[in-house]
This record gives sequence, C-alpha cells and structure tokens, in this order.
Amino acid sequence: MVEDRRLAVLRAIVEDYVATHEPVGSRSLVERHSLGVSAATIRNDMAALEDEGLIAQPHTSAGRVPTDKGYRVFVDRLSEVKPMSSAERRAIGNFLDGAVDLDDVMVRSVRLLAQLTRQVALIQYPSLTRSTVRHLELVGLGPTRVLLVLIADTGRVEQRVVETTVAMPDELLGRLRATLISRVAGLRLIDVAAAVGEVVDQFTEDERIPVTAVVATLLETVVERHEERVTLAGTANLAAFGEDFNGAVRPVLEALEEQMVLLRLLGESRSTDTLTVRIGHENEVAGLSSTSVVSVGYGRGDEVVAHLGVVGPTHMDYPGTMGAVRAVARYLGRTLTEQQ
Amino acid sequence: MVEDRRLAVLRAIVEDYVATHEPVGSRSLVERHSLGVSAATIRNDMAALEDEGLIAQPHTSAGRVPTDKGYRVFVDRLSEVKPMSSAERRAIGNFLDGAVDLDDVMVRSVRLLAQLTRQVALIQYPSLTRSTVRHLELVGLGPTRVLLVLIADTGRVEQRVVETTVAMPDELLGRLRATLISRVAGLRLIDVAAAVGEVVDQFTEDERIPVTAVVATLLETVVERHEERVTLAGTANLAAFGEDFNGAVRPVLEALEEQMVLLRLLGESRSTDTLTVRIGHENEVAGLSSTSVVSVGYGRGDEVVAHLGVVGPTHMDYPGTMGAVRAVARYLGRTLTEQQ
DNA sequence: CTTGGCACTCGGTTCTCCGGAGTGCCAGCA
DNA sequence: TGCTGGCACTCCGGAGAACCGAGTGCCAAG
Repeated sequence: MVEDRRLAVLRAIVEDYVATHEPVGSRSLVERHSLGVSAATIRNDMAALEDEGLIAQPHTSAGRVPTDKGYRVFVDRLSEVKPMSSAERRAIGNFLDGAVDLDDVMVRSVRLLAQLTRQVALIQYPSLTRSTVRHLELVGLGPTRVLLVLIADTGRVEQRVVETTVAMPDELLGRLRATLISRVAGLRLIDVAAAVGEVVDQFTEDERIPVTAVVATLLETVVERHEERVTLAGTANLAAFGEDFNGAVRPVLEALEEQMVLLRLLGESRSTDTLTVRIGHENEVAGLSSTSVVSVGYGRGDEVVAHLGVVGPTHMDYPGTMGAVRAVARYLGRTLTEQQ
Repeated sequence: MVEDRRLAVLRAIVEDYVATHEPVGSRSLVERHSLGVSAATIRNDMAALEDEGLIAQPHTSAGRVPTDKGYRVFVDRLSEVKPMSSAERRAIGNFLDGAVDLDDVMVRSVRLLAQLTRQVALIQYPSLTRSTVRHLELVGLGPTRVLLVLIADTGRVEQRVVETTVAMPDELLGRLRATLISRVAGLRLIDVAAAVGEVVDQFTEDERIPVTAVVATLLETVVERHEERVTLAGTANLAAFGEDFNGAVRPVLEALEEQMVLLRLLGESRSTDTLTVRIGHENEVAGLSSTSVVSVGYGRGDEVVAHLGVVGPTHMDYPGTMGAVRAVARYLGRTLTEQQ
C-alpha cells in the first residue's frame, strides 16, 4: 500500500530528525532506511506528506522537518512506548529505595526522571484533596495560638497556625481535637468540609468563637487551598534546545517558575497508566509552543493522587521518554503504597 | 593624588562595564565621567591598573574589562551598599505580608529577591539545628507505628514515621510524650541530644524497646539529618549571561541543582547583616568561576538561623544587589520574629 | 506508479575588505 | 614630574561576494 509507505517515510523522518536535529532530505532517508524505493519516489511521498501538513520545509530546498501534527501522528499511530531495560528498571528501584520521607521520595524521583529522559522533569506532590485523613492534631502554642497539623495517608503533612481572638483553654482544645478526629479520620479530604459542618454547634456559645476559627482554618486547608506543590529537576537539560537562549530556553524557564503553569501542564488524567502527550502548540501555555509535555497520573492502583511528567523539545525521543515516564510513575505509585 | 584618580578610573570602568557589558575604552570613559583629565592620561592609568591585575583587555586594541581582583577592590573600597528606596521597601513589605506559613514566606521571599536583583536568588530554610523546640508531638498511627512531629520556633516542622518492633500502647505513648516535652521544650535543637540521654532509663525493661526506637529517631532528626532545604528562583534571569548557553549558563544550572553546592555557596557567616561577596574564581565550585555570589545570614536579631543570597554574573550591579539582599534578609528576619 | 536525470533554489561557509575604536608611545608643555 | 595632543599601529567585527552542496520539483521513460 502506498499509504503505508508514506507513514513509514513519516516515521523515518521523525526518527532521523530526533536523532540529528537537522532537516532530513530524500537521499539520506533512502541511505539510512531500507525503504526499497528510490529517492525520487520518496520525494513524491514527501510532497504528499507536506500537503497533509505532517512535515514542512524550513526553507525552499532544505530537507523536511516534522510538524506538530506530524509528531502527533507519529505518537498516536507509528510508535510504541519503549519499555525500560531490566538494568534500567533495577536502577530505578535502587534509586528510590532508601528514601526516608515523602520529600526525599519526591526529590529522588524527579531527579531520576530528569536523568533518564535528559529533559526537565516535573512531579506533583500527592494531592491533598484526593487523599484521606490519617490524623489531625491540635497543639496549643499560646493562649490564643493553635497549631493545626493535618496528616494525609500519602505521607503529606500540612500545618497552619491559627490565631484566635479569644483564648482557648487546653481542655477545650482537647475536646475539639477529639471531636474533629472522630469526624474526619479516614475521610477523603474532599469530604471533610461536609463532615465538619455542624461541629461548631456542639460547643457552647462562649466556646464557639475560637472553635470557629480553628474549623475555618481546617476547611481552608482542605478546600480553598488548592495550590499544590510541584518540584522539578533537570533544567540544565534545556541545553538540548540549542544555543538560542532568549528565543527558546528563556520562555521555558520562565514558564517553569510559575507553579500554576506547571500544574496545568501536568494535566488532569483520572486514571493511572494513561500517558498524555501534548505536542507543541497543543500546550496552551505561552512560551511553550515549541515544547512537548509527556505526563501521566500516579497513585495507588487505579487511583490517581497526582501527576508527573517531563517537558522537552518537540523533537524528543517520544517512545523512550514515554517509557521512562511510565516506569517512574509505576515505581513511585508502588513506593507510596508500601509506605502506606 | 594620582593613586586616588586611578581608583576613580577603576570605579568608572566597573560601572560602565556593568552598564554596557562591553569593554570600555579611554575615550568613552572621559566622555561619560568628569574625570578632569584627558584620554591619554586615562590610558596611562589604565596601563598601571592592568599591571596591578585589576583590569584586562580581551584582545590587544580592545577596551578594558575588570578582572575578579578589580571587582574585589571595587566592592571592598570603592562602593557602598545601595539602600532600597522607600518605594522598594514598601513593596517588600507588601510582598511578604499575607504569607500563610513558612513555605509561603520562603517562596515569596525568594521570588521577591530574584525580581529585585534580576538574578538567581537562593534562600536556605531556617536551620533546624540552630533553632529551638517549640513543640513535639507523638501520634500513634497503628500498634507499631508512631509519627514523630517536631515543631521548631522558626515555624519549620519535621515529621518522621517510626516503626517499632514491639507494640506501643497509647498510655505509654502519652507518658513518653510528656517526658520528652518536659525535657526538650525550649531547648536549642543542638542541645536536644544531650537532654534526652537518660530518658530511656525512666521506663521499665519492657517499655524500653519501643521507647528507644522513638528516641533514636528523634536524635536522628535533630542531629544526623543535617540536610537543609534550599529553594531558588529566577533561573530565567541567567539570560543576562548572554547567548553562550553551553559555555556559561549550563554549568551554572547544573551547579544549582545540587543541594550541597547551594549550601556551600550560601556560606556560613555567623552574624546577621554582614554581607559576603564571593567573586568569580573565589567560588570554589566548578562551573561557577564566572559568577559572583552575594550572601548574608538572616534570623532574629543577631542570631543567624540560615542564609540567603543571589548568584549572578561577575559583572553584576554590586551596590544594588547587596542592598536588595540585605533588605530582604532584614525583612525576612523580622517576619520570622513576628510569627514567633 | 516508479525511476533516473536535470535544472534550479537557496542557506551556510569562507574569504576578503574596510572602518572604527582602541592602544602605546613620543615629544612638547605646565 | 605629570599631563596632553598627535600619530602610527592593531585588530575586531560587519558587509559583501563567491562558492559549494544538499535538496527540491518536474519530466519523460520504463
């Protein structure tokens, strides 16, 4: 089939371009791949691929370069996720074992991913809203100061200091703690808000002022405070973009400083193991129109607690990157489950 | 005095070079500064300064560029820290107010510093070892799992999960908590190790196994775990280095990924308000030989709890940068004291 | 539908040329 | 003794010009 060969040509172009970062011409294509036809035939195919918008020439009489749409077809139809070699898998295991706490797990994972892909790696901390309450602690720091510590089952700990206008005796603090714990322990954080609704009513008129302050802060922590932490590594790998610092690298670095942007990049897939690839202009973030993002959810079993991924040039090695991202996500999910 | 004029020439060269990033020649120097002498005279002075190793020419018949040694003299003898304008100070205050917790304070501060200096800003989290224990909490997560939470007066919270081989009843946990709190509350973390020495002896034979596990983890947290967190912002400002990505920017990005390197960069000054400037090769970190680091300790009053600073090209605006670093350190110290 | 051939395009490299900015040095002057 | 104007010299960097080669599109033949 002619159509089949055209796709083979597209695949070959993507592979060569990813390897060399230079426009690829019909002759070198025939030399490097056994396509079984001559350069002239390839040229015809290339003209057709160009008509379809899958490849483009930087200038007349230069080789072809895949377009975003071309990469899209490559990713969707022409490539398979490349599984990690067993040596690599062992390395991942060794790297992640021996982490002492959540921060440590995150830092190790993000570095590992950056190293494996030679790109910029991002990992979102396990989401508070999607995990459950393991424990809640109230600590009196002074007559009108209370420290609220919320421990999630993913190991994440949030703390907030509450200022109350009215003093809060230890006895009241103890009762409030007991009440809150009995109400929310084991609940998903999303459900906490509903569960503590009428807690305030159980206290006397006098007690309600400080109690309300504490409960309000608790709600803030679980609901309003959507900001989630993201950590990243491997910015030095942006060198792969080439020398054009201000044109290509700078906007990426700028985008990467914005927490909110990172979160949007990582996407929202609801099931683990489903890789998301956003190519070039498909990223609606300003300045990232010449980068691709490969991301995936991770968590326990099927439940996604957060996402991770990498950001790199559109001409990245998609199969390898996707393999690394998936592998790290699986190991990370497993690690969190074990630490449970 | 001839010597005075020479230094004035050095100052002028540094200022012009910082402003333009181009080698400065005798003629433009006379035009832009009122030195009261002719270009020929300046040329003689320049030759003398070059003999002293304070300036250098990139090639014959080019202007002069300050050497690291030249910047050193400029910083030590020819410049004053430039205080922030009142508008800037107000902006700092507004920026830092409204932070909800320690993480927030740190993130806001580091961004602010990056923005003020247009360079890469680093802030070390308040050191655990140098601060005091505000509270310590033990939470039973299961029969043989205890969560240890340590709250420092700087607002920093450390948590560790302790696995005990022998079960630990709630009653014992309560007693241990009370004992530990009475022993260590208010102590500097460095002194905690000594204070909990014979705590174990107060418990019965049977109780000692789990108690020892908890105490050991506590010691680990306050003593062995020296790793301190550093956060940074403004990597996009590395564009100021120019276009030479792989030569100049890449090694810097790589160095900035190493936590340990960052800590070394920030230095160890023991008193607040003493700015440290390390210029070019004075940084012994590989890859940072063409950058300067301006750092300072911050904390409550005279007590340094951690450091912050910026990393930038050697041809930075030293007076302005030093002013910004000092200002942010002071505000940050004050903020931490207030939150106390 | 494929293929070899051929004329054409055009980006990148190399080479040369030239201007301008800068220097060092010297002789004269306060 | 130190400052100054003048002058010859150096050399970087930009502007052209020329050239090479990779690549294309198209056509006619198989």
